[in-house]
Amino acid sequence: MPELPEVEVIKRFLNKTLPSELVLTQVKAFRKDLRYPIPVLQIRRFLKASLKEKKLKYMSRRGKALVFNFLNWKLISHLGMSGEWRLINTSLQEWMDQAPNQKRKHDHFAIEFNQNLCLIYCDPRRFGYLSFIRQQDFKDYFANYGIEPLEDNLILETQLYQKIFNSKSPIKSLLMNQEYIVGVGNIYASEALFESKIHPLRLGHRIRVNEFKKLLFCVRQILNQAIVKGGSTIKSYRNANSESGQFQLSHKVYQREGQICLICGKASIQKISITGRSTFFCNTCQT
DNA sequence: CGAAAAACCTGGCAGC
DNA sequence: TGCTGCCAGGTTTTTC
Repeated sequence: MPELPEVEVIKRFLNKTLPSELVLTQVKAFRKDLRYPIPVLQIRRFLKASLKEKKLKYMSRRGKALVFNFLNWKLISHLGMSGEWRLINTSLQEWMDQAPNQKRKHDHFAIEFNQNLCLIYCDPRRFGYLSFIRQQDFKDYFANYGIEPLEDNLILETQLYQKIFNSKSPIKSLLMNQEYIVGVGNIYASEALFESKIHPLRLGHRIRVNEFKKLLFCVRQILNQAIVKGGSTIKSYRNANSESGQFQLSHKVYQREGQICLICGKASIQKISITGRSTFFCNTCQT
């Protein structure tokens, strides 16, 4: 489900909605693992720390991962395919006692802050995961992550082009490889390649430097447009306020198989599989 | 070694 | 109304 724009929307929503003096007060896990074990014991140990330590400073994002930043610790949440956080205005105990119960079938984890605020993590497919790490381990934790598309770094961009130019994989696969560039998933890879008029099967070493620059420009443009529209909701994505995104209405190729191309008007959008993922493109516009 | 395929899960939908 | 097979926004592990 959530690619960079969806996670960014959740992050921004929480940063503007949550009060500034919020302190972690309790956590509850309704199962012991998601993709990996839920670090409940670690967090429980952290609950014994001082109020200053437990104050939530701000939310951030690294690639598709959402980060809760405390003074010396970070709670990292990857939403996998179907993860959702929803903010509720009650204490944890109150929420669990409510009848009819507000708890949903796939609510697996909850964190409680003071001021009667809870965040509930729901994830039917359980491809998401949670990690709790020390501030000083943050860099190592994300050591394999590629460049952040919404940040400028000419040196890293040059290195990225070199990697792509040395690869014989289709550009679509490279664009989705989080060790190259983070945050781009299956929807936005198709959309960005369409926008930059590059065929998704074109091999990395056939990408010229100007095309790479255009592709990076289009990736940024698409991601920013999607953020403005609140992300894409295909089936299940909701922000932490349980609202859908609207960018799916602006998709030009994704899930538009057989429909007429909005640019050339001559050909219809095709669907193929690249490394097992559905890929949409216009065979006339993209070369 | 790199690249493709399978695996991890649940739910929804088309087709019989 | 079932039942079956396939598909889904991600990532890691296994296989070729």
